[in-house]
Amino acid sequence: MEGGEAVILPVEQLLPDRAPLATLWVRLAAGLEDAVTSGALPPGARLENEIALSERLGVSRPTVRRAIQELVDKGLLVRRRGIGTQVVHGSVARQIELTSLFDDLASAGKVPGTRVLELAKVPATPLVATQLGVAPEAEVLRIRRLRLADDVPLAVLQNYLPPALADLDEQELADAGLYGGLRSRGVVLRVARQRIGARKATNEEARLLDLTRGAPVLTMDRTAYDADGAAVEYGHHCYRPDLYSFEMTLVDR
Amino acid sequence: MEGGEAVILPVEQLLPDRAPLATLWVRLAAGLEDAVTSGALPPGARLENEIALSERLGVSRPTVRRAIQELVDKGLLVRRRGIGTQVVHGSVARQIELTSLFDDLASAGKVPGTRVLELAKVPATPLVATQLGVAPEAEVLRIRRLRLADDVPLAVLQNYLPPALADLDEQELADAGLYGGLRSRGVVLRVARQRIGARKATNEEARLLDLTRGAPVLTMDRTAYDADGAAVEYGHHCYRPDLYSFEMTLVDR
DNA sequence: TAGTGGTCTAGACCACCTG
DNA sequence: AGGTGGTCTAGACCACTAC
Repeated sequence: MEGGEAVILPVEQLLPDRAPLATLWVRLAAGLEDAVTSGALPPGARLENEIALSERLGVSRPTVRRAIQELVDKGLLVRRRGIGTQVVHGSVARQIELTSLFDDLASAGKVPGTRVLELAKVPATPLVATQLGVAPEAEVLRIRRLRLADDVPLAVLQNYLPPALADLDEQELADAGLYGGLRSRGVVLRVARQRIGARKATNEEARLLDLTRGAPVLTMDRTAYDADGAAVEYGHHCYRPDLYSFEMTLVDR
Repeated sequence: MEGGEAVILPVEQLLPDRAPLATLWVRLAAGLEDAVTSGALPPGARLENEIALSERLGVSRPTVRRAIQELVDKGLLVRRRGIGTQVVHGSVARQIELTSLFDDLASAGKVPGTRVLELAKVPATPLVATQLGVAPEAEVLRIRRLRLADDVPLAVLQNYLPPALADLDEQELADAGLYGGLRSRGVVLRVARQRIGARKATNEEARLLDLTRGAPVLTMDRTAYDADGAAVEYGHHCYRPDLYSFEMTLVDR
């Protein structure tokens, strides 16, 4: 392959002042990411070596390494001992945008929408009680929403909040969304476990999502925990598989 | 919550000699992970602070931090400034094992099996050519396998290899598996993009997986790249959703 | 005020790759 | 042999949390 000469970019491009409150390595990572996505560092281009870069930027080598590692984790850069650091070749960097169904819906002209179907306190089922770590039959808040994109139904979202957070009202939900409402209550999410699967749509889901009875749906179950390890939210979501899929980049370390 | 006194574990437990070739931080991370999963560090337990730990172990603080970070990323530990580092509370650490359908199949008494359905050179379809970055109609190797667990059909795996790797034979595939065969050819995987979705089973898939016609299947598409950014493999896999799901832990940074 | 993790520095030595 | 990233050290200062 061959990267040829290393590409030298100006310091002010690599360390943008955009977010002066961010840490050094975050700023550097942002500068590098922009350089890659803008094409200033085209696919296959070689970066300066870490030591030269750290001297030119006036930061230490571990700081440079941390920024580069961030982009390696995102799949934009590749590092090889004895070789150097390169922008990932060819299609990968571009493909991320092309095939991004997820982002398509959030941006790209699609108008996201939400319809609240239910917001009620109900006794916890055994599954919900287990997931939230509360007593069986404890009063939890059940939220059911229909998510739309361009007025096309995309997903049925069913969430449960533990008793301590069960006072969320519809106004807050509409204004800030579920996670926004939690955040304004001082809840800080730290860890989540999720599982992605598939099954037949229930009759109600088929009706809401405009599918035929028994059509496949993509499901995602998630339990989120705050800094204390207390369960904050359990959700069972169900997506129209022709309009939604989960994408991710895996990086070898 | 409250973590109380920090739990002090012996140095030899935290830095096991098991893998003396591994790096320091990997060994420490392994020692800590064992302490958590074995219960020596029960849920909610507080670790020694980083400086005390580094002095007692005779390693530097960044090394301790890197090991701890690894476990934070795995969702086993939680760090908070001014507070300390704790084992994730309650159900999380345990739940990871309980709900691990993925690991259940690889271990836990299940006997994994594979049946090669096809191993043939075929002209690349437009999709495959795009994914592998080869010319349309180029000769690629198509591999179709049925994956079994305890003789129950679990998934249909369909993989494509580019012309340069199309000489993989059935013996190698049986002995080392697909990724093993690639590795023995000197291929090092670095990055992969994957997408998880759902759809109806084709009639053939339904027959192979012992499903009714049109039943839902869980699908995973993956394109893997080597260090040069060249596509090494494209796969379209399709799983029985009642026997398989994808699990992951998300960590806030 | 005391203690914690979060960030950053300035260097050292090593393992690996290319010529 | 020379250059690259990979690992590790020994320290500094800061921001946040508890008391």
